[in-house]
Amino acid sequence: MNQAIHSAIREDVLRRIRSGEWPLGSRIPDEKTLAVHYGCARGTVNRALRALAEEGVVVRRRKGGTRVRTAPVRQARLAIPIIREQVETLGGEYAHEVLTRRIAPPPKAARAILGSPEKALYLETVHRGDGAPFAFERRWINVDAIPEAANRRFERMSSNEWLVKTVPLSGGDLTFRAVNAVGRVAKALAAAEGAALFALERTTRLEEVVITTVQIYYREGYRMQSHL
Amino acid sequence: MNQAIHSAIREDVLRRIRSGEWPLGSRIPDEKTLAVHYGCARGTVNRALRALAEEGVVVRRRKGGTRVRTAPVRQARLAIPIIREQVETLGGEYAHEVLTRRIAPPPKAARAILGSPEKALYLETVHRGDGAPFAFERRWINVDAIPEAANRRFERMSSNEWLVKTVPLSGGDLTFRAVNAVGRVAKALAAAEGAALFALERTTRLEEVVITTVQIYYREGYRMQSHL
DNA sequence: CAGTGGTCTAGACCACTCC
DNA sequence: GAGTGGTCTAGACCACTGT
Repeated sequence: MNQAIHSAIREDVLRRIRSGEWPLGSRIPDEKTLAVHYGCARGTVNRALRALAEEGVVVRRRKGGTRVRTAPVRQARLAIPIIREQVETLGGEYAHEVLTRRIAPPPKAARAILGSPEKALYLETVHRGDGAPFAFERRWINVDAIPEAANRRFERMSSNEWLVKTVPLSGGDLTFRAVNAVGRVAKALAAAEGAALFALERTTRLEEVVITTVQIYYREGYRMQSHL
Repeated sequence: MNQAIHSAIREDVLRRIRSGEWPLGSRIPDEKTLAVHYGCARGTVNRALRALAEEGVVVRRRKGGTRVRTAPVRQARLAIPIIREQVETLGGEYAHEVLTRRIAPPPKAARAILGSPEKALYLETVHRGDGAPFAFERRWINVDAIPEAANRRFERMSSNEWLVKTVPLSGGDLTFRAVNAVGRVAKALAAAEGAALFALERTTRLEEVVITTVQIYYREGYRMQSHL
């Protein structure tokens, strides 16, 4: 059982919505009324309903009251792990190898994303689990924003991991797509030419400044899992 | 500016962490101290720190205090939209077509997921935007759990949308992967044989009962976007 | 204008867990 | 045992916004 009253209220409200007692789009009783009903303080009801609003279940408006969303938002939370942890979670021994590392003028696409620096640090890295390729990444790092990165070789700690520890709590965009394996990517992953690969593109920002942009290609058959 | 004090405190704490004033793994002052520092009630500080804990930025323990996570969780929120809305957001005119609809004994894999019913409703649907294929789905619906589904043809409203409205707020699992287009899937999407397709698998549950399991294959070049 | 949620307070008791 | 967060309360004032 949930000991906390606010948590129990949240679940009771959810139950009523699911049961059809409070249909999609309908207005539910106001906080004061519910507080009397549940025999608690208004603040406790407020906390429960605020949680449901954050989850996208209800919409709250002053004077307008609290309504069940007509199309409740289905949102999934994806944890974006460090690749080393992904490999280790699967029971493999992690290793990574930097295939390419150079400071160079970025190509047009990367240049635009990075904010048009003259030069940036380019890395190609393959991540392995028990020797077998797990993922291949191409990364551009904005050395104007993170000068320290220019002195790192990323041999002991991957750039992936170093950046997470050095530039914590940054925001960014994330894109998933499927691509056919070709050329160096196929080779690095030991994948058949043309195989369907799961790819992730991430651009990381700290206070609006782009730190790094990376494309990660996972081995054939990789699945990214989540729950609703 | 953020008017709310709890929100301002949350941002100030974030700023201190990012600036290095409170390094990863370090302990930050307790609620009472912070309340004095910010000149507010303890409850207000509590709300700010609780929010940061939910976001995965800090870890809180009674007596242990509040610490900055050593490896802050990077989590993305993915909104899982109804396909019709995806198409319409992209500016296309939505249409869908049910290619197959039958009640049949599910194959072994689907059967296990659905909880071993004798029969289930099978649907193959193609979703189009401005006439061009956008996504192709294969779905099994547990008619034991949702008997009403057996009477629906899903011609006006897609099964996708009908289920969202009929069985709101259900939970479930979600898997993303990349697959090569073959056979009927390639044909339905007018994709080249072997093209890399982004695929989504979803199993929906309500109170532990599996309602439906679906595989959705998106057209070539589809990207799923999110942000950190 | 008046109803509703948003926020804050000052205080209280409790549960956990580190020392 | 004692420090810290978790939760709850009763009340207050305010900011929106529907009527």
